[in-house]
Amino acid sequence: MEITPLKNYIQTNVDFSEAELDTFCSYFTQKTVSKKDFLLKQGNICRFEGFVIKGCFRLFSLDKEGRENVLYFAIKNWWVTDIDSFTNQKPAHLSIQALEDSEILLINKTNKDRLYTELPKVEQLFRIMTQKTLVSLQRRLIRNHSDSAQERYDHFVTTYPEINQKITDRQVAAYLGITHEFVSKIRNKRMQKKIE
Amino acid sequence: MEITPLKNYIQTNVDFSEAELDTFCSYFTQKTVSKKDFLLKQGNICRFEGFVIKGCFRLFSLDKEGRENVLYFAIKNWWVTDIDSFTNQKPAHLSIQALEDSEILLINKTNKDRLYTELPKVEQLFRIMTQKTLVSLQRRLIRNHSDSAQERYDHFVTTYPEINQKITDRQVAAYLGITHEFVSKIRNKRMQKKIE
DNA sequence: CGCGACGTTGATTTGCCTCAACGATTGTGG
DNA sequence: CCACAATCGTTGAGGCAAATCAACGTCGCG
Repeated sequence: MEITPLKNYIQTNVDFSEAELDTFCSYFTQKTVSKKDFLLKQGNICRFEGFVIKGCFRLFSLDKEGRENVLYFAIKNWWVTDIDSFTNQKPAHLSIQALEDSEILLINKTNKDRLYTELPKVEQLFRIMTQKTLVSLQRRLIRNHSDSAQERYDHFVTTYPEINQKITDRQVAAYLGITHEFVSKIRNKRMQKKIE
Repeated sequence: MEITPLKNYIQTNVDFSEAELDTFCSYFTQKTVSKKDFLLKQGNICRFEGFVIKGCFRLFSLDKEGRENVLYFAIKNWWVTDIDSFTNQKPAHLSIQALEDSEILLINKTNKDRLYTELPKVEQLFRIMTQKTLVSLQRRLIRNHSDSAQERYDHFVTTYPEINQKITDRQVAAYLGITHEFVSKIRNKRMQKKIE
């Protein structure tokens, strides 16, 4: 099992001993997910929290018009779960799908609860992680209000070049909350500017 | 000092003994804030985390065109801080201003760090709080993509009637990311529908 | 009282969407 | 391995939701 990326990730956030790292990782299992396969479907109960090793996932939800709104993409070193569904074991708002053949480490609810009691520092780890996620989501929300579609697209491709190269323009559009046709028009304007 | 609301709030989230509750609350100080006063200004370092007892606050940031984007409003039982600025003691993206004469309980960084070490359960409390906030922010982001201005306005006034009655339409507009003129037009359409 | 902030309304503009058609690329079953 | 289907990105014409700009009466407050 490929636990090195997970260990490295933890060490960037909190101070764990080698033994603690091992305990932490021992509760995870590795899973291979093929392109287009779903880890979770809207309405089902989310039984896992996942740490991506390889590949790419999208987390999205369907609105009443049947449109797919992407909450975020997850590549290596990102976590995927429907937090609300996972922590309260109730139907998920989100779907999670692989956009490439992927590898992921999973932990289930029982084992995560065990981790919380066995290693109190795990509380701190997830508090810090969640805080960081919250801050970036707050900034994204504000950007959605203050920036144009053009600016939001530019921000995305410069902030997440690695993600951008893995996904289609349609997916970027679903993330930015604009149409894929408009993304195409934005890209053309960008090309022109770069030539000028 | 009015600590009962804070104690009640904590008990809805985690299981604290009476002694733990007292320890927790002992690190807070009460402050009176007059209408229009700022608890924090964008660019300054946020020295506190606050629990609102009475009144109303807005958390907002200025964009490059000088427009005020409201992240959220806080009335009694809500928390206010610029998490990133507070935890990392760096300049704030947000400003926090009282919209009414208000009462608030504050804790500074030193004392919050003490709390984390003295009462390990505090980690859990703030992890859970942050998770809940994150979930609601995720939903709000998705709604901003899938719902019209009309629908977002309706959602706001039905979800937060208590907040709505305390603030002006201009503030609601800044929260929803639309103009105050358009809010006015939306309200008229609503009135017509209710008469029909 | 007078001033500033507020809500309202209308005319006009615009950023982005919708719908439709097209070729290019990718994926797939026979 | 190829034929065909599906999905993709592109482009254009037209439309609409919401923004902009401007003017107005009202209200609370200093």
